[in-house]
Amino acid sequence: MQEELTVQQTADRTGLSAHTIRYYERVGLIPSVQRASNGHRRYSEDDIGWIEFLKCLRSTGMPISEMQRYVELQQEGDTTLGDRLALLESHRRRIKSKIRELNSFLERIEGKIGYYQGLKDQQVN
Amino acid sequence: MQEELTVQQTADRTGLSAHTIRYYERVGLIPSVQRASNGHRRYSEDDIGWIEFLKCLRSTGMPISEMQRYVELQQEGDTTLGDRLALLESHRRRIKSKIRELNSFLERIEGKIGYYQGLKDQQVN
DNA sequence: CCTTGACTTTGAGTGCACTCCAAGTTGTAT
DNA sequence: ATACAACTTGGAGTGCACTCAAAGTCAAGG
Repeated sequence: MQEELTVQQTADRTGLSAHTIRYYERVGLIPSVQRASNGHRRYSEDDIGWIEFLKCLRSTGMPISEMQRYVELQQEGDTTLGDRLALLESHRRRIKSKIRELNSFLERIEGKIGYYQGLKDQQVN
Repeated sequence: MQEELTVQQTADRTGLSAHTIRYYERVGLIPSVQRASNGHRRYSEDDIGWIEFLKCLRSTGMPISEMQRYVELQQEGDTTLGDRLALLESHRRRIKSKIRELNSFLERIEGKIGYYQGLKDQQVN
């Protein structure tokens, strides 16, 4: 049983590219990655979980700068719990509002689709 | 009653910036904008509707290049109806899949929020 | 008459988030 | 032994979608 993954294996697991994972580490989003004796990165299951969480924040539109802020807070310890909570809650609001926007725009696009289908049916008949 | 709007009024109405509206025109997304005698752009209600549709496509993640393709098809006339329909339907699938992704990531973030709230309550008591 | 402000153009600049490059090292396979 | 693949680094390059700058035109108001 293999305990730790290389950067490429981690990329395959998380769906991020190895480039992106290294980039995230460089900008401080993935602190304390272990190294093998040859200097290669080794990712634990905890790291994978964290990277998946990063992916989740990023895919929901959080800018890198805010993710960096989150990590900073995390490193400052338990006193920043409230701040982190606030940050996540504000992000949650953004996501919900984006979902509402998507749904409403989706409706409009479906309206257009319906309109086009009507035209196409006329054309055929 | 004013029939036609300036670029700035159009910006205010649509929520895009005047810069962006001119940019969209430059790259071919808004063909045939009328001009006043002094050369200034004048937008009709139809234009506004079209710009709002562009905004809707863009806000739902369609790349500019694909919007350009859509406009090209539109200008080729009724024979491209099927192509336009296909394009919109494929975009609809993307939106739906994005909404699903957002919802699932939202759940994960809400899980984290709940976890943090638990920790915070412990801290207080 | 002259200033002000909104408009015009082309081309350049910006910010973000990657993404790639070059040069070097290491471990495994033939 | 030697080739190969996967890794390392810092810095440079890319693509996208704006966003702004500079220089000019024009109409209205004081």
